[in-house]
Amino acid sequence: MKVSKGTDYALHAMAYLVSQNGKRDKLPVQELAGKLDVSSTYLSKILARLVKQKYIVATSGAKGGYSLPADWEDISVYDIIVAIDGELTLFEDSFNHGDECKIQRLMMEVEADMIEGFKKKSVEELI
Amino acid sequence: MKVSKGTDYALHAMAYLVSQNGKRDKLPVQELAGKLDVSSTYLSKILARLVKQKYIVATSGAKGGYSLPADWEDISVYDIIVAIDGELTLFEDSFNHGDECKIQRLMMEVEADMIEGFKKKSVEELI
DNA sequence: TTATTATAGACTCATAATATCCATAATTAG
DNA sequence: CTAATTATGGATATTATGAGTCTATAATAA
Repeated sequence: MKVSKGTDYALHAMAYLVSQNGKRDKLPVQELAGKLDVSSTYLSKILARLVKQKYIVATSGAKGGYSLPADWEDISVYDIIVAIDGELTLFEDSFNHGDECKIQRLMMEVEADMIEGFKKKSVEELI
Repeated sequence: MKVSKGTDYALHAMAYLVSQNGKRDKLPVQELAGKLDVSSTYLSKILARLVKQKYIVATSGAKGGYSLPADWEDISVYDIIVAIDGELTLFEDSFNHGDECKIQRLMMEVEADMIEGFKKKSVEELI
């Protein structure tokens, strides 16, 4: 029952991008990877998923790197988690007994609260 | 980010035991496994952990089986989850930057809410 | 053109969840 | 006492997934 390490990296990378916003233009993966103490090739892979969802912007070539998009303040922690780990579900009932299952329902309640908790946190608040 | 299938089995087994409480004395694993459509040897293994925590009582021998302990109404969904999956944590920060890490703190908040959600649900409410 | 930077795919490795099988211990019925 | 029934524990197999590496390719600035 854990958020993946990949999401951990992604959140910290986002936090670093946010912290450097306005000061620096683009941050190359090398630098981010150095900060996070992870290989740059692996971090690239993770960040590529954020790029695909437009939560960060990638610029190839010399002096390129990653930067925040215009609407970055709307991005939530939930968005990042889903981009990396996929849709967030606590439970998949092994038994196909319909909606009347109380266990299933309880899990979905707790899950909904958790999702709310992550949605109401903007990445802006991570620094 | 999921509760294990083992916990799913355990919760459903508990729910069935609760539902039969008062009506039937002891339920052999064969019967429970039949209900849950899982092999009885595997379910045994899972239920053994509940026995160890005294969330259910096992009786060997003919006419034996599993039953609820005297204080079964105090058992929460949280108890069952922890008995099977171990202590429930959403996040283990890969980076050892102390308590001041906002990401870590956010995760722990959401985690605490989730734990609360599971703790306040008694197994009695599962049926 | 060359150096720099991101992207994409194939691949490996370790670990954990899921599960089976069998031998053993406990208990009851007859 | 014996036989049948039931749970427990250990060894093992299988599979899925997360974590990470490596390399080739594409894009861009100087």
